Amino acid sequence: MTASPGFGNHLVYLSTLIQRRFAQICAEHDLTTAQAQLLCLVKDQPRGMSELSQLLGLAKPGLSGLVDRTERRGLVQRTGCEQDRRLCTLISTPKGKQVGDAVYAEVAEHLPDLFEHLSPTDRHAFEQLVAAALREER
Amino acid sequence: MTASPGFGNHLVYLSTLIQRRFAQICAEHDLTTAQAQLLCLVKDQPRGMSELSQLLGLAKPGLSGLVDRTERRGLVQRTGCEQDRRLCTLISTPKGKQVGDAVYAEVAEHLPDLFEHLSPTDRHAFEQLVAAALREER
DNA sequence: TATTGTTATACTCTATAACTATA
DNA sequence: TATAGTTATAGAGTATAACAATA
Repeated sequence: MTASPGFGNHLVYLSTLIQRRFAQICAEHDLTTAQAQLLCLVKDQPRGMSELSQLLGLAKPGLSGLVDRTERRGLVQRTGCEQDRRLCTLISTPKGKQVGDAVYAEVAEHLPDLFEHLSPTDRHAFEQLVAAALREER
Repeated sequence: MTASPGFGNHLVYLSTLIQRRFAQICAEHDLTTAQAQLLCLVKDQPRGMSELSQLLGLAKPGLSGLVDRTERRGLVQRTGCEQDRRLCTLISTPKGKQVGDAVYAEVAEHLPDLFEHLSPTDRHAFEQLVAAALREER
C-alpha cells in the first residue's frame, strides 16, 4: 500500500493524543482507560468473560485481574451461569451504569475538542472518514 | 463543539486499533511502545531529559525508569553535561539507531494497512486530514 | 534556595504458565 | 479429556513523595 511518507507515524502520534485525552477524561471519573472500556461494554448489557476478553484484546488472566479491580470498586459484578457452571457473566452495578454513562457522554462531548481547529468542512469530512474506516474494521 | 453522535467514541476505538497494531510492530523488534517512541525521538539527535519528559507526556520519575530499561538493552545512553552538571542528555547507540530506523520504517510501511479497505480517494483524503489535524496540535 | 534528575513506593496493566472446577 | 476462568509470577508503565547533587 502506498501512503504519504509520514502517514504511519502521524497515525501513531494521533492515537497517542487521543488516548492521552481519553485517559484524562477517565481519570476525572476516577477510572483507568481499561476500566472505562470494560464498563462501557457491560453498562447496557451483560457480557461473558470470553466475549469481553476478545473485545478488549486481553488474555484471560488479564481480564480476570481487570474485573477484580473493577469489581472491588463496586462498578461491576460477576454472575454465575446455571446451565454451565464454568461460565461467568459480568453485569454492571447501578453505580457502574451511572459512571459508565457519564464517561461515555463526556467522551462524546469533549474528545472531539482535539479537532476544534479544523474548519467545519474538514471536521465533518474527518468524522465521516473515521466512521468509514471503522465500518469494516470491527 | 457539535459532533456526530458517536464520533468521540469512534476516535477512542480507532486510536486503540492503531496502538494495538503499533504495539505488534514494536514487539516484532522486541520493543515496547514506550521504548520505541523514546528511541524514535533520540535516534537522530540528542535530547535532554526535560524535553523528552515533555514530548512523551511522562513525569520525570517515569522517564528515568523508561531510560533505565532502554539503556539496559543497549539502545540509548545517558551523557553528562559539562556546563550544568545536573543536566543529562540522551543519545542513541549505533544499535539503537538501527532498531529505531527499522521500527520507524515498518510503521511507515505497514501501519496504513489498517485502512486498506478505504477507497483510494477516501484514503488520500484521510491522510490529508490526519496531517491537517496534527499540524496545529503539536 | 531553586532546579534536575534519581530513588522509593505503590498500583495498574499485561503476558505466560500452572491450576481448579466443571463438562 | 477439553474448556472456562482463576491464581501465581514477572515485567513494564506511570503517579506521588522524598532525596541527592548542583546551581
